[in-house]
Amino acid sequence: MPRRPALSHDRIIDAAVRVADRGGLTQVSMRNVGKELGVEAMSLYHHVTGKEALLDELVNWFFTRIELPDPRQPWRRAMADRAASARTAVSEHPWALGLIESRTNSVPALLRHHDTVLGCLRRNGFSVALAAHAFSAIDAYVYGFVLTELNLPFEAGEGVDEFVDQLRRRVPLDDYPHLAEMITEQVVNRSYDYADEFEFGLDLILDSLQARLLADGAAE
Amino acid sequence: MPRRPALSHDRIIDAAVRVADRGGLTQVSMRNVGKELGVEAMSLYHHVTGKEALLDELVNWFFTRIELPDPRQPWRRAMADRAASARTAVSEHPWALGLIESRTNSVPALLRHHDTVLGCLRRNGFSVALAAHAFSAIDAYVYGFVLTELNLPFEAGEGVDEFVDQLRRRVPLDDYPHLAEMITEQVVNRSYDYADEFEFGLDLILDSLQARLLADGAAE
DNA sequence: ACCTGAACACCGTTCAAGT
DNA sequence: ACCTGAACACCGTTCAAGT
Repeated sequence: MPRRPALSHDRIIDAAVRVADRGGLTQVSMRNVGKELGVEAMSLYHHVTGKEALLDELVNWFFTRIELPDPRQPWRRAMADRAASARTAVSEHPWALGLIESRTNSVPALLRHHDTVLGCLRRNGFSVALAAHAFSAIDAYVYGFVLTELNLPFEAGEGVDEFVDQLRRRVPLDDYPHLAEMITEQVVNRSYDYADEFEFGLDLILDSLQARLLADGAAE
Repeated sequence: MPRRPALSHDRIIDAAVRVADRGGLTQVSMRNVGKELGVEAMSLYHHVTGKEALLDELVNWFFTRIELPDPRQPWRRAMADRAASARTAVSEHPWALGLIESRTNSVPALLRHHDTVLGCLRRNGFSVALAAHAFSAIDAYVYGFVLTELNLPFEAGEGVDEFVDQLRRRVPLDDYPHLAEMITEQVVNRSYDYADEFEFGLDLILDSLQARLLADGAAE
């Protein structure tokens, strides 16, 4: 009678996700994942080819977290919802960004995703070419935004004040007049929230796409 | 009489860049950087605090590679040039993307950069708020585009054919009809080049920004 | 079939020792 | 001042051995 459930493919991936969520990508070692399951590292090799394969599966797991666009929604709403879902997925599992680099090969969940998004656009009057443009632009923006958001030297919310204090102590702000102007404006005007930037930038792209879509329709 | 120049801060960073360019971020170890300089790993600690500090300096080195926007250019041209420069910098040193995640603290070259960009926008009639929006959107797009470009499962140029062949062998393309449609269109129409997507998406953002800028001006 | 101990070739880092 | 050898606590992975 085993005290803990037997090892399995899925249990290993779940354990790896827990380790990554807790301590970041650097903590994901075969030894640590084994420890998470109360097992020696070597046991994992009976269920997983190796560490590279495990990381590939982590990427796939991550893409299953992003909601597929709802085919019944109008395209603009569907794209905005998908972007929001991708964004929350990355902020809950920021280690995914570090993995995505050069690891998109053989990620089934990603293919499923791409196909559904393209279908949504095509069904809404996008030409193949415009759908490709739209997909590329939206995807780049969403990933890039989360990447830059992760890099903000302060945490979301009220950390801005402490950040400004720290910065003032370390950096001669007089050397960066425009940065200083923006920071003081942000601090004075407490309504600023970097998270709002996400929708603003996305709307820039969606507005232009809408215009291109109408122009295409008029040209036919 | 030393056969090779003495170790120094800058020589260590240059060596680390060479190692990263050659073998990616995983190859950047204190031992390998030492080997690149014909020196034991332990010698590096006399010039660099440790590996984390070395990686911080690599990020800073990377940002010095991106051209600052030319203050004499109109804003749209300046932003497009900067975006192109950032893009080529990342494709020459793709390891930088993996580093940028949560390492933006204390990167002087990045502050210089941000300030110059903001200055360019402000001088061209952007309000502080619109300049912040513009900066955030463009930056996110540029990084995100290169990130997704790195993930393309084929190399730039003629690799598309081989990729389609490979994909056909591994994946049931019938399950992904819209993906199949796009791929066949791309292969039939040989003029497709993913690199063209970069400018198209950037123009989507810049077009909308221009419209917002005009609306702001009209409102005053 | 499933798990493990010992071993190998790697890491980053410290510290006492050499020149 | 600058470099190093040995040591420590980590990696991923193999392989023969245990149940």
